[in-house]
Amino acid sequence: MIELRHLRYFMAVAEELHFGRAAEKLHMAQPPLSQQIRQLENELGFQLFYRTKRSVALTEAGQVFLVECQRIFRQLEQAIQTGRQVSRGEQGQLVIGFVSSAAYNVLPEILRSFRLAVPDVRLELHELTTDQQIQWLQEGRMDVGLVRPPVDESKFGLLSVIQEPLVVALPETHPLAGQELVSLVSLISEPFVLFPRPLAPGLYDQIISLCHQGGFSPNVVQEAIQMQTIVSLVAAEIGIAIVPLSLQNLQRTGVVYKPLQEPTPQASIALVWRREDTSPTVHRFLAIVRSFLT
Amino acid sequence: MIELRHLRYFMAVAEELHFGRAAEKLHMAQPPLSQQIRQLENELGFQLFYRTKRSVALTEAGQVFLVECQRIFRQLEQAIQTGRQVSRGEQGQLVIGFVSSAAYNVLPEILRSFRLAVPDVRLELHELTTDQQIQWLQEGRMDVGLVRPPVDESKFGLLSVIQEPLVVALPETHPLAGQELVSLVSLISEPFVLFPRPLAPGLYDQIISLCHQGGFSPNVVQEAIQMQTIVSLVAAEIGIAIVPLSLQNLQRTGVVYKPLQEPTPQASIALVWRREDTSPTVHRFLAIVRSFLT
DNA sequence: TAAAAATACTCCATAGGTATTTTAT
DNA sequence: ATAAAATACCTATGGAGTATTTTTA
Repeated sequence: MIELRHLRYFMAVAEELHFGRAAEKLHMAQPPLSQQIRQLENELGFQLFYRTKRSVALTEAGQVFLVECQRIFRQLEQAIQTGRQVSRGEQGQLVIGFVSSAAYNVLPEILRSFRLAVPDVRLELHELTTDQQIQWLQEGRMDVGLVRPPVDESKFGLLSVIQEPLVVALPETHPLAGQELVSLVSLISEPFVLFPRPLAPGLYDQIISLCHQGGFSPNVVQEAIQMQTIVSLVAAEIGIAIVPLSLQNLQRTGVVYKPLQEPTPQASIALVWRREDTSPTVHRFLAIVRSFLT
Repeated sequence: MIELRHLRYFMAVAEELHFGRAAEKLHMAQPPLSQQIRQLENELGFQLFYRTKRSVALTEAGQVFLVECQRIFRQLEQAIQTGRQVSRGEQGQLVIGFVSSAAYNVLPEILRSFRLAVPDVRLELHELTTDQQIQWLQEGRMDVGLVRPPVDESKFGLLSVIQEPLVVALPETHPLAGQELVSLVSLISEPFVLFPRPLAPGLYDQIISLCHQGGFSPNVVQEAIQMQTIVSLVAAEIGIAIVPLSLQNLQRTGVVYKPLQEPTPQASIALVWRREDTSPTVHRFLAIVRSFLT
């Protein structure tokens, strides 16, 4: 059976063209080296060297075999190298999901520092709602996601990456747009733009309960799925909206954001992943996110 | 030190995902297999398997390493295969020289049967004079040649591949062109076209001595190096020529070939090669030529 | 005759076997 | 309770060493 040992010995002899010196270089005696080469030749079924007792030369077959051996060793070296990289989560690919609002705060920073630390991991990004992300995670179509909690923490790991107050988005022509702060009660009879509850039940319920705290149920005149759309609808004076603070980063002409006078619940975005996920890439990703949360 | 054994074992376990079955397939017991895999992991510096005592799964790194291992084994297999081919002279390249007249008889047949037997040898053909070929052989620029003997048989192997009588090439308007046979004496006062002696001293001397046998020295009015040119000069009625029989295969309008009445020396073409040449390709070539000479 | 590869043998390192334990299902 | 991997220990194959012979430049 051919072993790498045989190939190593062959390469040494091919390089030195001298069994004695090759043996020395291999830190072994000359006779076993001769034996191993002979054994290799038997296994291969062809001569590697033209040997007279006085001189050694590669056969034509030996020449081509030498080149192949060198390629094989380079390849093995490469395989070990990439194996190590993969084991450290420094190579591979990572499928990331995110809710639309995450694109305006945490996501860019996370991506930047991850790319910096681990440039050989290919990233695949998908803008998805929280429940879609949970679905994809379960199906294994996705590795990590940025969602609006809550999620089932028995199945999924959860790491809160941002908590922010809610603010009111108003058309700039709106009477309240001149004020520094907006009180909840002043919103009682306003038309609301909101997303359908299944998209982000947690955030939805926070907004609704905030309104109840002001003594009313919001009059939802229009629903929209993406945050950009909601803001556009506000600009179009369809209604007002209560949105997470970081939506301010979506500067749209015709829209102003005003803090609420009353203390608001914190809308949060969290990182989720499969609890049992063993992928070093995922762990690397989590480690990097954790490191810059501190 | 990593050996192919380790990789073989790893591939077996990766395939079965079960140490017991893998060991069985490898015709060995399970404990040493576990040991060897562990040893491999130590050498590599990363885990190949996620093992619980009850189940085995490849790590990500293991997955990529598996693919690399398979490539390495395919490549080794390939290396052995081509090595064998080369050793049998079934792969490589062969530089062949030939005198111009050889192109009209033996060369095509030789090439055809060689290509048929050994399609993976690339052929490089050079039309050269006998002495050029000897030069090229000595310099190692050429492997085998078809020459006009004699050559130094101490240095070069020689195998006569064709022997043919000499014939007279006449312009078809020539008074002798109507005869069935031409006698030597009728050529006494004819103008001759001939090649310079150094090109093929053997053949040259045969032609000259043939003329002497007819009682004259040829009146050489024009020299030419290539056989095609000589025949063209005959067609142009510059003179007549004595040429090997196989030149008949060079049918040129305006030229007729006539046998001589007297018995002629045999002009021969021989295969030459370096006596010490060890190349299996050359030996293969010689074997094939020999085989169809019988 | 001197340098280098091949032979003949000896030895021991380690691959592989056997028996057993551990552990997860 | 059971199946499967790990651990402990033992065995023996064959890789490597030493001494010597053979060969040819």
